[in-house]
Amino acid sequence: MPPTIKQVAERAGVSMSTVSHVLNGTHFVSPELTQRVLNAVQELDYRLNPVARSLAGGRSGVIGVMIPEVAVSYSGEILRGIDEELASAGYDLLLHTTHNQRVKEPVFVHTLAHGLTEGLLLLLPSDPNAYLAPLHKKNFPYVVIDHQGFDDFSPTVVSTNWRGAFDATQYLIELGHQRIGFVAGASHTSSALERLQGYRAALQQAGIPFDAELVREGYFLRTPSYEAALHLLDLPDPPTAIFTANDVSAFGVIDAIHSRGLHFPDDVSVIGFDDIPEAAAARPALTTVRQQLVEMGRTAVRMLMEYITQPERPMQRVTLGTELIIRESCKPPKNSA
Amino acid sequence: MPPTIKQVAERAGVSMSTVSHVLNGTHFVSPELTQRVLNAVQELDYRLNPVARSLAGGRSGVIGVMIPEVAVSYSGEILRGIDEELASAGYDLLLHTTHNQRVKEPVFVHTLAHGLTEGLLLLLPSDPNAYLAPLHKKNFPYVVIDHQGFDDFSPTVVSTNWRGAFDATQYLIELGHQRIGFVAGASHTSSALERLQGYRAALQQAGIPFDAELVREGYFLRTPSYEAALHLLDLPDPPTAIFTANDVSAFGVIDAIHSRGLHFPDDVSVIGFDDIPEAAAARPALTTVRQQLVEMGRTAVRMLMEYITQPERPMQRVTLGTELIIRESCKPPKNSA
DNA sequence: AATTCTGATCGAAGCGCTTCGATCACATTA
DNA sequence: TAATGTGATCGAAGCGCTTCGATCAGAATT
Repeated sequence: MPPTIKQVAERAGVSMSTVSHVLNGTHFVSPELTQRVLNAVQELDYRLNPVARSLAGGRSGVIGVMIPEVAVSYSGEILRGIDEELASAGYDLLLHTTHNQRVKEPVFVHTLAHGLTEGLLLLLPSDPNAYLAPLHKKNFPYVVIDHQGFDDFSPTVVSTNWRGAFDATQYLIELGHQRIGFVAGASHTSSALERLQGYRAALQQAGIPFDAELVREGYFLRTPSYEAALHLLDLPDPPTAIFTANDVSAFGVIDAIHSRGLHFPDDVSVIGFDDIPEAAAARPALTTVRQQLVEMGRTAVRMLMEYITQPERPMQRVTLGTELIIRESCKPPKNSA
Repeated sequence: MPPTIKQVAERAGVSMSTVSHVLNGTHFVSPELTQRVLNAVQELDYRLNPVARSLAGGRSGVIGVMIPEVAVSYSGEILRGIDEELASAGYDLLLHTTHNQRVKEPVFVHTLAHGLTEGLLLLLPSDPNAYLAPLHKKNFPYVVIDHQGFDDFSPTVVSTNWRGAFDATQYLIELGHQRIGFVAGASHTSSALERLQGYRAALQQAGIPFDAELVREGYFLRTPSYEAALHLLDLPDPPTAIFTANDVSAFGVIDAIHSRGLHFPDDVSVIGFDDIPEAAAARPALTTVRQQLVEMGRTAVRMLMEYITQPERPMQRVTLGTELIIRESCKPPKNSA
């Protein structure tokens, strides 16, 4: 069994509380005793037990992360940012995956907030209103990633979804497209809504009337997006370009284009959102709106650290910029060429 | 503050120990008291505090996972399997990423094993000999994923690396290739070694002499593999096909082929290993050896659960089969066509 | 020299739970 | 009826740590 603080105290000839103070810097301890404690720690190869520490009211060094799914690149990239930043802050990562089941969210948040964790990171929560208020009330540190507008007290980090969607749509318009489809994301997320609005705004600015026929929900998922695209492609006056709410959806749309025997990207252009690694790896490579995924994770962690160290710090919201990444999946429409 | 077991006990009119026994099933409690306890739990919305539970010597419901990196698809897929299986077993996941720094491994293992966790999953450890013996000695449950042969007491789950490499190489040979390059993995991993041996075995069986010139280390990474491939391509008698130790390396090789102005896959065939999602998404889609990544994660969790519930269970090693997935990245060599 | 103050160090309580041994009521046996 | 046995329930210790208030020696003050 590993040594305890008691053994360190005995070896150093001091009390447990002195050891604790040395280790935590919670109280001035004379250089001599400090040194004796440090020596004892070294000799015994002692490490603080995070569990006991946490129970006794100290820091546990663990941050809870709730994420809808691990394997999707989108989450994976954000998680990477979280993980890297957490590591450099000396924190561990307790992961909860909801597997996209929103009923699990309140349970997980409760467990995480009343357990080992010092703070919480919530990625793309689907029903935050249901459980965030109590957290906020008791001043428990948390940051929400990629969802906003559901309340006015939760710190968030998001992307310029509206702008990104606007840019993507505008790019398509500049290429000459007039019939532009949109495979939208799950409508309970703010990002899906904002992207839809950005799309509409770009259309409007170009004087292209909005056609509700051209918008179908793809829920950020490949198969539903495939089906949505099939529907769009089968329209009497089908789109010559399709903008999708994320890259995964874009791949579903491309599947649909192929399955209708059309040529991609010559017959139908596709533009995605996110710039997940697969977007660059695909051939033709996917033109898309880059979100700073890794940076979102990093930023969220940094914000969380600030809330942990300064509980009274006022709520803060960060918006990270998006960038249009032009690759090979968009061409001018055929008739205009 | 959330209710404690004491409050539950008071409300139910029983002792704390009775509540504990009801909740853990550690001792028979009369139906009447059981019911009273359950009611109190429900009324107070009580949940056991995992931290206190763990300190007091009970189950914490947390499994530690050490992983070299989160964002790589390979790890991500295995992590997904782990995560899913853990969730269905009611466990949480404490994640430690080494960021490929092997010095962190012993520290993490120590922290994880002496903290909250009931068991450990080690993905692709690079230096397991340095710290696994003590764990084994104290009978702490753990399972190693994708590394074997470093000792004779650690439970492992691995793939048929030799077989997979053999199949891949043989497929290339059947296509008519004679000059087959190999971009190897990091040589401190058993999988890299086994794949190399499978490659050599297939060559030998076909009567093709092994040429050390044709083997370069790519460390499972894209850029080093790119450089390794450049080297191979610049050989006086360059390979017409390249087998890589993993898919990520394959993409590096493809980059190199393009950068030398060659046509892929017509001039040089490429075959990978892993079958990460990007392999199927790429165009031309990557022919590769599929590992049951998700299943590896799941299997490891199941094994771990058995060790946790039955500490005396004998060491077990599981090998999962690989499968050649033929897509579009391999053609017969040009001169033979 | 006696008193007060200061600040480093210590002791002990307590965080929420598990678990061992004690207890106590009841049933069984002689 | 007294003695013994049985088994559900309880009490208390303890897991490893933090932290509050107490202590105690030395410095500063009169």
